[in-house]
Amino acid sequence: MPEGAKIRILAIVGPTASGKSDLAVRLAERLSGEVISCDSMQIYRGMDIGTAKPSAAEMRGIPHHMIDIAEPSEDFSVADYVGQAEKAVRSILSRGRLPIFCGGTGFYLDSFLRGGFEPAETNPKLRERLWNEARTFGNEFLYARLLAIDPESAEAIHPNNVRRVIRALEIYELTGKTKTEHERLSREAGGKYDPVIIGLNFQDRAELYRRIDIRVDKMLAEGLLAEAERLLKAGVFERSRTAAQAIGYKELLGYLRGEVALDKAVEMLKQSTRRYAKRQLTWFRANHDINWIMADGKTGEEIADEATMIWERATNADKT
RNA sequence: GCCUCUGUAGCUCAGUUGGUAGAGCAGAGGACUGAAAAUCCUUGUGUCGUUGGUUCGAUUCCGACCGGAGGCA
Repeated sequence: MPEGAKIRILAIVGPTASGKSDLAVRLAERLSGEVISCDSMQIYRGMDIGTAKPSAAEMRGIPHHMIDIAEPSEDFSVADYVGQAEKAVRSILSRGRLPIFCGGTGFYLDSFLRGGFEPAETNPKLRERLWNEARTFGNEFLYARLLAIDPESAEAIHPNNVRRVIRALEIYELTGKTKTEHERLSREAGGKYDPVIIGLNFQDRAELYRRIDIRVDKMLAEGLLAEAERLLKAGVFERSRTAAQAIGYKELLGYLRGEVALDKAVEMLKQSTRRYAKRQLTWFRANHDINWIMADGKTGEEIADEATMIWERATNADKT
């Protein structure tokens, strides 16, 4: 029974501000689980308000993993995430509890579930060099090179998406394998988990956007500006490639430097968040294994009931 | 009260020497295998303020009216 050998886990996904964290804690209480954050920014220490990390009160005693595991000054990547999440899952299982992934970084979750990360490190110097080539000779120049060595992956990447083109070239230079070959090996390795994925969303997009506005205002009231200023002074935005991308800080930088009015900066921040939510939805909608719950007008308790039913239906189907 | 300017896509505006229109932004959709809260792609029909008139035909010309801005009293 090769299918039965896979390990059943639970995952909660959805756009930002859809209520994932609350649902995760409720389900952890009901199903005897522990939460594994699946968020590319909650990773970093000191970035608390802007990344909407659940507070101790909100965690209600449920252990949360993959939060505060890196300094904002260090770079962190999917590979780091997958490796460490693997350890977290093993320790949760060893305690006889259920791992519950919760977060909006679909790329991290999918990478974890896919498993089989073939070795192919990154090389900042190489990336820098390729960037310079793109800048001086144009995007098409780099793209032409990829087209020559790996036409299959080139076809799937737009020439203007220089970041992707560079990564594909980087894989080739570092491993001697094309990106296409590299991904084929990764796919063959296969994943060892059998997830039940629950997606949280709203029938009415405007409702999600209203929640985002409210949440941003709340972050500001809780001291987001001071947090951003602290990170700015600590030099995070110069030293890190990844943490500096977080929404909520970079939009306020203009204000902190006295370049734009506060209300303008806040408007930008809300807009960035809406666009982010939209991209998250695009990612998750492509995954047809997600069991969607439409949260419009429902209480946390009602949503948890619905989620519990989805979980039970899936696990009962297992036994027959 | 009079004079001038102005009213075109959610917003800011362009344009049509009369044959029912187009940019930027916003919005929407999509892609995504080691930077992913990032990166990239696609996508613009709207009573051209209302109403009469001239005309084969008006958003475009003329009149009136209704908004808005400014000036003179």
